[in-house]
Amino acid sequence: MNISEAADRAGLPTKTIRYYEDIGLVAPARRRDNGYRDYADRDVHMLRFLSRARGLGFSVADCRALVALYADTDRKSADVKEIALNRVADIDAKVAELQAMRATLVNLSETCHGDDRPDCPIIDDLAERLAG
Amino acid sequence: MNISEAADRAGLPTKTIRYYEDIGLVAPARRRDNGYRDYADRDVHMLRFLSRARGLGFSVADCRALVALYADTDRKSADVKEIALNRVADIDAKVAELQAMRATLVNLSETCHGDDRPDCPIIDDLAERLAG
DNA sequence: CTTGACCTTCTAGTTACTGGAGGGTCTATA
DNA sequence: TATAGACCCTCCAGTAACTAGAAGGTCAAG
Repeated sequence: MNISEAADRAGLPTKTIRYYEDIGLVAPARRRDNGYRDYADRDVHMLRFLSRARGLGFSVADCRALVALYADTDRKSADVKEIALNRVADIDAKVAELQAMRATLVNLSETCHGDDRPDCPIIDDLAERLAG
Repeated sequence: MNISEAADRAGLPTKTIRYYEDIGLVAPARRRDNGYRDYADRDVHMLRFLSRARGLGFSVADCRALVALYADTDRKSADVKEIALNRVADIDAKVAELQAMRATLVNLSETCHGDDRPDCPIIDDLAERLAG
């Protein structure tokens, strides 16, 4: 099948598929006589694997490792689990950071009347004029 | 003062300060005869403003708007509040996305024994072998 | 007069794509 | 057979917000 059908089935843009090939995340596709890439079901399967892994927020580097583990029938499930748990830790750190930002923003927004007047505790806080 | 002292006081790397000047987020610094940038307290104040805004996750585009509002003594506090509340909405969307990923990952990780054996529900899920 | 810590500009790399230019190929229809 | 439109190809550039590093000028201390 052509790249656009593979893209539809995998849930990835064609550009992304070519990009994954460029960076060696997937093996180069087989080519037809006219130079068009030709995909088989197993290729689409691999692309879906990547689409899902990226959808879970795994980096391309993680995806490389996951692809290698997927291909390795002698893998240790502990190695896969470690990657997943590292990702969970990353998420937790990111969420904590975002929640802290959110709390500050909400706090400031609540004290800002939000009307036509220029007084604004948000601006004041950014400018450190509150404590000064 | 030299850029490194301004950087220390503002809590930004010198590279970032030059970058902000490059992209016009701050006005070009005054120069001394030797070509060195020369910062006054009010410049550091502006840089701290930006450092805090970026620290709250505002984009550089947001920062431009905030700087303009900061400079505008006729601003409407509603305009500032809107930017802040948009940022809160962005954060909420991002957190929700991350939490969904986290739930999936934790779910999969919990059913993965994580030992020397190759069976791994995480890999299986990515490969869609569960339903297949 | 040299050492080391500053400073300058410029280019290129980072992440993971995305858009577009310029051009070849295929298929259906007039 | 001609041609229109939908494919496909490669390559280059741009995105966000820096960051690293190279090559070189400046300054203060010993």
